[in-house]
Amino acid sequence: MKMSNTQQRRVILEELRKLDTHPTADELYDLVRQRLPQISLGTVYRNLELLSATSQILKLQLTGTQKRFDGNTALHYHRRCPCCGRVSDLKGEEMAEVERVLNELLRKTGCRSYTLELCGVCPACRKQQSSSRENPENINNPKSHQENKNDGIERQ
Amino acid sequence: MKMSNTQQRRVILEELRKLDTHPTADELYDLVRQRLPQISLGTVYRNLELLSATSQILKLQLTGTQKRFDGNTALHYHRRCPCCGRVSDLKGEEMAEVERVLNELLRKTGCRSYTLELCGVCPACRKQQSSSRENPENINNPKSHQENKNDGIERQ
DNA sequence: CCAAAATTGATAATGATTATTAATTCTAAT
DNA sequence: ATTAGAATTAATAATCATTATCAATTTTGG
Ligand SMILES: [Mn+2]
Ligand SMILES: [Mn+2]
Ligand SMILES: [Zn+2]
Ligand SMILES: [Zn+2]
Repeated sequence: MKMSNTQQRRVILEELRKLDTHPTADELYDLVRQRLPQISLGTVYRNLELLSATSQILKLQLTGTQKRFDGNTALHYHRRCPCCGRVSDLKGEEMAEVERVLNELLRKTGCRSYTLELCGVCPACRKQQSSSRENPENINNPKSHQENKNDGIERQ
Repeated sequence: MKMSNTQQRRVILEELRKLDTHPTADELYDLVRQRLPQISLGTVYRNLELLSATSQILKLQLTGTQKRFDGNTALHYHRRCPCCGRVSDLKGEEMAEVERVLNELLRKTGCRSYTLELCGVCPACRKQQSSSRENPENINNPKSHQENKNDGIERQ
């Protein structure tokens, strides 16, 4: 069961690593197809599974129906934007804050690990929001911003 | 669109409220069928959807493939046990700790809300574990305890 | 009781993911 | 470079959870 180095696997990994958007398997399939037009969706799924099983990528089980994948294997956390639906990485000080606060929580509860998904306006939407003076309570009524990529996710 | 009071809906809600196990739709279906043998799975799904849309129950999107439902609508948090796979509520001091620590996190990150799933040994497994002196690092190798209800969930 | 509205059980359809398989590609050893 | 065996692929079928459809039944408010 030695992992061989196929063109398909290489391209899938390369394309995923170019992104910071946490694509679903079919989103990545569309990108990979631009370089390998005859690749099949099954191959993308199979390789994403293999790559995450060997810790070369992350498989994210965020809320919503589809799995998402991440070429960045460093420990980090994610925020889903209620405006555009995008999943973005927490950066710098925000990251450190999660670490600090959640480690404290693990210690006090005796738990081993956690899965955390924050919900907050992403940097891209923050800009627009401040200029367009929008109703801040349309959290459950997305589809407001231009490049709205929100899928039909219902949050708890 | 007034919600009528059907026997099916009443039984579904009653049975769900008896539990603290966060069943999936089909698990609840099996229970409800003991009282209403001719009910269909579609009816269970339809009512769970309606009941959660009207805030009479909670729909949980925990890791794993299936949705889970909760008759307890009070604000509270969940822990998945790496030994038995069960989802249990955090209680008392643990609850308060999550509140405190995560509110701090929201304030510092400017996020609106969060979805948190802790992973930690549940009270039931804790008892067994202390007596049976088991390898504490079989986190990714469940199927160790007797009443093992672990589904095939892969954690991040 | 009665008409309109809501719901049900049965079943089909959907969407995401996984399994199957014959054909192709990779690999490592000659 | 050749070659046998292992790994992988594209195509496709199958699976699993969930949602949609719809004629028949139940509930509701008058
Ligand atoms: Mn990421
Ligand atoms: Mn609960
Ligand atoms: Zn956004
Ligand atoms: Zn347990």
